[in-house]
Amino acid sequence: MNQTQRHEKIVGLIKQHGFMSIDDLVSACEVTPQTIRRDLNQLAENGVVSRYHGGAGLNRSWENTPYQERKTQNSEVKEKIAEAVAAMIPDGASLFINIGTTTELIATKLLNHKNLHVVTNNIHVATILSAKEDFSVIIAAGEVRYRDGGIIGEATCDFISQFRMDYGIIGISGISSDGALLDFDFREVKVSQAILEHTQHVILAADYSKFERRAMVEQGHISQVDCLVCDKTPPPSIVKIIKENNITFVEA
Amino acid sequence: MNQTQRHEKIVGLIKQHGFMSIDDLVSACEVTPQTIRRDLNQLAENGVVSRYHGGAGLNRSWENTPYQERKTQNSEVKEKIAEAVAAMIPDGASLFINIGTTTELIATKLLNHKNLHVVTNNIHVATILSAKEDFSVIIAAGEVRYRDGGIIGEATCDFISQFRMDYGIIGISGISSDGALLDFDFREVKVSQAILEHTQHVILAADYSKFERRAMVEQGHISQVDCLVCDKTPPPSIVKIIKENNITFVEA
DNA sequence: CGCTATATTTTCGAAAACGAACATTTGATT
DNA sequence: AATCAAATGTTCGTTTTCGAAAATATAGCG
Repeated sequence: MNQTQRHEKIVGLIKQHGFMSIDDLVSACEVTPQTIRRDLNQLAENGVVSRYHGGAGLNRSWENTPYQERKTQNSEVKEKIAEAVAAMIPDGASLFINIGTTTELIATKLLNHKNLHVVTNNIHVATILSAKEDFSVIIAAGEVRYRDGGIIGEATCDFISQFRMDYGIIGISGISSDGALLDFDFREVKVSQAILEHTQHVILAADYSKFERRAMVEQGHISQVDCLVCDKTPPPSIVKIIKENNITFVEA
Repeated sequence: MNQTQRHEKIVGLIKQHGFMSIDDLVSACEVTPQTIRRDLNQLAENGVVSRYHGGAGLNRSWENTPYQERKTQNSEVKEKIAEAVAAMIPDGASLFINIGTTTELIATKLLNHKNLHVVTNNIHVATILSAKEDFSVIIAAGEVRYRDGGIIGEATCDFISQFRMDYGIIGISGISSDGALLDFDFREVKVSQAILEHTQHVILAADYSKFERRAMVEQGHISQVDCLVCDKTPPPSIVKIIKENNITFVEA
């Protein structure tokens, strides 16, 4: 095995395991620790891997795609919201889960449930939940949006309209002061509308920052929602709408 | 932040990044290196993470789910096959990619291509390829099989039948000596048949072990394939069929 | 064959990380 | 307020890893 082959092997192993110690790589490649060090340093110089004391791991900059980065924002707040939402879902329920980093987090919190039937247009949610043998996970068809793994388009709506589920878990890009639910992509809006229409209990997961964000496309109105989960009490105008429409408010 | 919270945070960070150095965790948690060491050692004792000199990474045993394990089998052979297949696909092509660990590997090898249009029923392929902005990735609808992320069922077939692609890349569970293509799940077979029927050039990626494996469901016949990519020359009976049907054989 | 360039191992002092022991803080209980 | 236990910070000697440099092996070439 020459140097190039070894480098490829090392990169492969690191990608596979996330991290490889010098010792591990020594056994895997059957060369001296010093050689491995030289290899790792070279690979680290080229930005392929990240060098650590004792081994090397995946390069940080690779993971920090815009999407992954966004995923870590507000993680503490979102985690609480996600847990609160997950707690509302009983075992054996059927539910829609749509696009959004918050909804993905909710998916991870649902892994301790049993026998859930899930329909989603979020490829990451599908991946997360398909790890459970007792779940049935159904994914909608359509084009996969590169930045967040969302599946959108007409085919997606048609597909979703075939179902009628117990719960619909939706995230949102923004909520205006008059209670309009806003998003950036009209194709995503179509999908969310389809979910709203085919669900018995709609749960909207939104951290407080959503009340301060503007987005272009109107997706619906908060009155269509049965339950709002948020980290703080929403602005007064929203609270008023919530009361008028008998929406359950859960503060995570 | 108390110990439990910190532990959760640490595990989360490690899962997210694959590896975290002591220093990184010190900055993230704002405690002493020694505390982080204690935390990591505790977590490692409980088998949650793997301790390394300088930090901690994902626990090896967690990754080795049956699926992940299978994924690493024959990796060298499969990798060569995957590279050979990827080399056959021109930029800008449209292609089907179906279920299978080999086809997933092919997907990773396609990441250096440009402007591909991909339709797939493999959730992992979709995830891999959706990372590229210039690809259009379309995923079929249907139930997600928990063990390998494959999407199968009638809806999947219907969806696939809407397309007509340049290339179809298919894997297979087994090939009998009379050239029959075999699989274990009849629903998957339906999908593969749909792909075969709506593709101009069918590429079958199969390592030699497939010629020795039995499977229950007949999916089609090798004569329907335009190109076979394998690591070795197939058994004589298959070679004969290949020649009779003018199938291109590529030895990776 | 000898020469040269590259890759690898060997060696060794410096730097980093480690864990044990002890001091300090925190938080709960009485 | 006093007390105790658990968690965290501090210190320091030990172990591990690091990287530079020298020695050895390998391959290509005239």
